[in-house]
Amino acid sequence: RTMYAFVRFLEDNVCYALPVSCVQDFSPTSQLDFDNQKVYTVYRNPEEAEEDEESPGQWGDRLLLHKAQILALAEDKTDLENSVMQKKIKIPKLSLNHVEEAGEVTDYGEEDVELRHSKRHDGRKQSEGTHKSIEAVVARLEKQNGMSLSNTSSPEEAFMESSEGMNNMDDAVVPRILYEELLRSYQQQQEEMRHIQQELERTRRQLVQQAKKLKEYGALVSEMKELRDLNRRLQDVLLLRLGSGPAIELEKVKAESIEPEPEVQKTFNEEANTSTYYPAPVPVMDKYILENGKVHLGSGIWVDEEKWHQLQVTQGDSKYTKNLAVMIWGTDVLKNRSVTGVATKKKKDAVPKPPLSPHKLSIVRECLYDRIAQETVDETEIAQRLSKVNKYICEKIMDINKSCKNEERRESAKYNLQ
DNA sequence: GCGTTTGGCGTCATCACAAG
DNA sequence: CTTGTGATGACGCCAAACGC
Repeated sequence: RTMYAFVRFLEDNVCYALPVSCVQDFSPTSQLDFDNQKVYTVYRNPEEAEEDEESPGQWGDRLLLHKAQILALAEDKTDLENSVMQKKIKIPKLSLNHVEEAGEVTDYGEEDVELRHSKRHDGRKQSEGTHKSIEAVVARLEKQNGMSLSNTSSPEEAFMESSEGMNNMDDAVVPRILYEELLRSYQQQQEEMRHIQQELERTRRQLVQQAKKLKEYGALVSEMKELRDLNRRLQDVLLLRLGSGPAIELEKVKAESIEPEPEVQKTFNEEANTSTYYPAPVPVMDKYILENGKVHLGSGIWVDEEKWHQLQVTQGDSKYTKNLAVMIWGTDVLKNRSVTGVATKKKKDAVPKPPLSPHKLSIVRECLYDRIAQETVDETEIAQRLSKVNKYICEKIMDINKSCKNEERRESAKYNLQ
């Protein structure tokens, strides 16, 4: 079997595979049996070697012999070329002695040398220093790509043109396979980039969604806090009204109060069932703070003390609620509001009137609760009477509007008379 | 069932006015 | 001038209708 050697001719840097028989004084026993730092004497064409063998007299003809370096050995020529194409083989530094012997003046030294390849013999740069070379190639490719784009021709065409020209050394050293491989990876990376951008867009949208949810959550939290606060105050009122056992009891209930709603229920029942006496109801005034002739109803709502006292003696839930509403909001505000802000569907041009503050409404409810609770302990009755608060206020608003309309009517009638 | 609106009725306060 | 009476308006309350 013939073995093949991948050789590099020193004179022109051209590389290709040749039968080992072309190498003078060389009969390797294995694929590793060669000195990659040695300069061999090689026939450039196999035919030359054959011819030489046939006519030994011509042996030593310097014209046919060339100095070359052996880079690899293999049993099959195709294998050898393929493996050289796929792998990257370092061009070993030639030993100084051999070079001197060969009389070859060279400056290869430490540097990796880019091989020049014939079209027939594509090769690869050696593995060491590949990065640097690849970078250079990529830079050139990009340059070519840019050129080709501007010329509205494909990169491949640009490559062909420049490689056919062959005048430019730089162009000549870009192997087509390498170019295509790089092009492929470039396209692949572009694809990946698109994927990443899509992913980014998706993530961005998700982020926006999350932000919205967070906002809603924040609103819910604040509403919950408000409800909790109201509940707490309700608890306080209940405890005061039910007449508080020891203060410790009250504190304990407060401390345990995580879910205020059931807590109230529990406290109420406990007190109602276990108390052997019903303490005198705490006067309403004890709860409401007096200051500068004003009464604090809670949450920063103050009403005139005199009016408050008058309110306390009014008869009936309806009047009480309506008067209190007027004290808190005033008729001017009330006439332009609705209780909940829901527009009527009776009219076509239903313009929803702004709602009354739920907070103030709850204050009204609380005041009425205090009042009712002095009359009865029946929970269902209290609940029933309290449920009418909105209705009363709505009525009040309507009554105010009625009187306003009447006034206008009278005014217009007066003008008509005049 | 609830909120809103319309409309009606009753009550109360106020006013005008006649009668004493 | 005082008093009784009717008219009037403001207000409170209620019912019904409507849409959700």
